Amino acid sequence: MKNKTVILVEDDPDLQESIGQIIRHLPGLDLIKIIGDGLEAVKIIPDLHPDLIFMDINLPGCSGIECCSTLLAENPEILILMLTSFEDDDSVFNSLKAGATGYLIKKDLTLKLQEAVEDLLSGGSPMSPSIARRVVNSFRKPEAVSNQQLETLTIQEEKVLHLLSKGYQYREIANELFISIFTVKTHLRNIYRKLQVRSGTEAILKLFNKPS
Amino acid sequence: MKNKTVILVEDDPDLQESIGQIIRHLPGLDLIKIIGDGLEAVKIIPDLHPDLIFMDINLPGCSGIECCSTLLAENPEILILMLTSFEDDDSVFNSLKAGATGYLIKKDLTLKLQEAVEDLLSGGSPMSPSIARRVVNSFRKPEAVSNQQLETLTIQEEKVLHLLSKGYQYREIANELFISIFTVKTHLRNIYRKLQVRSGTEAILKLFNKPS
DNA sequence: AGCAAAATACTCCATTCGGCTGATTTCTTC
DNA sequence: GAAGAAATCAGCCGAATGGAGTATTTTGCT
Repeated sequence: MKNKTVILVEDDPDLQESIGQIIRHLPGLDLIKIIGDGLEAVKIIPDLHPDLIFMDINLPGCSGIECCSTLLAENPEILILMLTSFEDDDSVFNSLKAGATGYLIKKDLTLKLQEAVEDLLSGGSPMSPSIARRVVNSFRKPEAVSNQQLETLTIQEEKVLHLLSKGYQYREIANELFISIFTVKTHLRNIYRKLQVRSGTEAILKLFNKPS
Repeated sequence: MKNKTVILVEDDPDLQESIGQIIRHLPGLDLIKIIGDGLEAVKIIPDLHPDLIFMDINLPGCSGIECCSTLLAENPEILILMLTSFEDDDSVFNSLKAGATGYLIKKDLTLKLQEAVEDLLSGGSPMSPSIARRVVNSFRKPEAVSNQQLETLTIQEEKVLHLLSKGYQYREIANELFISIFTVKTHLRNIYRKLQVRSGTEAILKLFNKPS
């Protein structure tokens, strides 16, 4: 099988060297370019059509996260593995939103890089354990909302709220559930009281749990 | 170090046997109970205070996902690893929302279970590669919305939409931005046109990127 | 069987929302 | 400096929304 082409985007010369060496020693990979600047990366990478990019976050010119967005907008098939020492929520989730397929923190890089690459190429999303835990926990519904409040909603109330959260209007909810629009209103009144909100928009916020 | 106690929740007798055997052969684990029914699981597990639960989804009595919710509501520190053959989005994401810490599909169970357990216990979230990819991709913002549409919003339009997404009413947005309510309406009108939606609720859905 | 909760339905009323049309004033940008 | 985009403000209208009150039927559970 043909080797996969790899580009490393990293500005620290020491890390360029050390990570570059690691990559060069991995079987099946061709490190075709090392780039130290974000703007340069978005400029020249599209012409190099690599299979993989190993991307740092803290880059001069333009952050690695913005690079992801830009590069993937044109070449959605590129697999980007974030390789960084940041593990704050913003870095992690903005990277994933930008389209990164994996996220390794540098400290466990040496050991894991080979299997991360295999994982990437075989359809997975390699993440450092602590990152995976964060990502998974981000789905978890916090106590406060789901247990104290949402759970007091009755079956029908939940259905109504769910449809509302999909953008349905009262009339459409009524048709969907085979009840009258008045009943929908009654349910919503009770929902708003239970959730202590005053509009559908606020109720949806509680449902989606976006405290912001 | 003290062994970790494990409960297996699985209704298929064959799998009870085979998975049970695998667990018993893993070092550092004590398989203290095998349960074949969802309702029984939520009833007796709290008294057994296990460290880990390996949970099937398709159970009689009550689904493994509901079991997660219920059990974690009382004992949030339990680590639950979903062990199932389902890999549809609903199963995966509802499990994570319910609080599962890992998700393995049964076919690559034998090979991965040991390292999955180590991963779990050391703060990670083991997932089958295809599951991790799904989870990661769920963060990705679809082309259509973020690139073509959201980016065409002007500064002020984004501010208005942002406040709207926090549950503000027109009047409140106007006060917040020191503009008149008519201006807010104008911005909203342009936003709705650009996003091709017909209501604030739908606009928020696009913003939060919650398809369906 | 009987009670409590849930689900259903309706009316009245005030507010809000969204569509439509228009306008003036910056601010960029070429 | 002219063209165009962005931001501002305004009024009208009909539909949708939300609050309060009330009442009947159905369900769930003991």
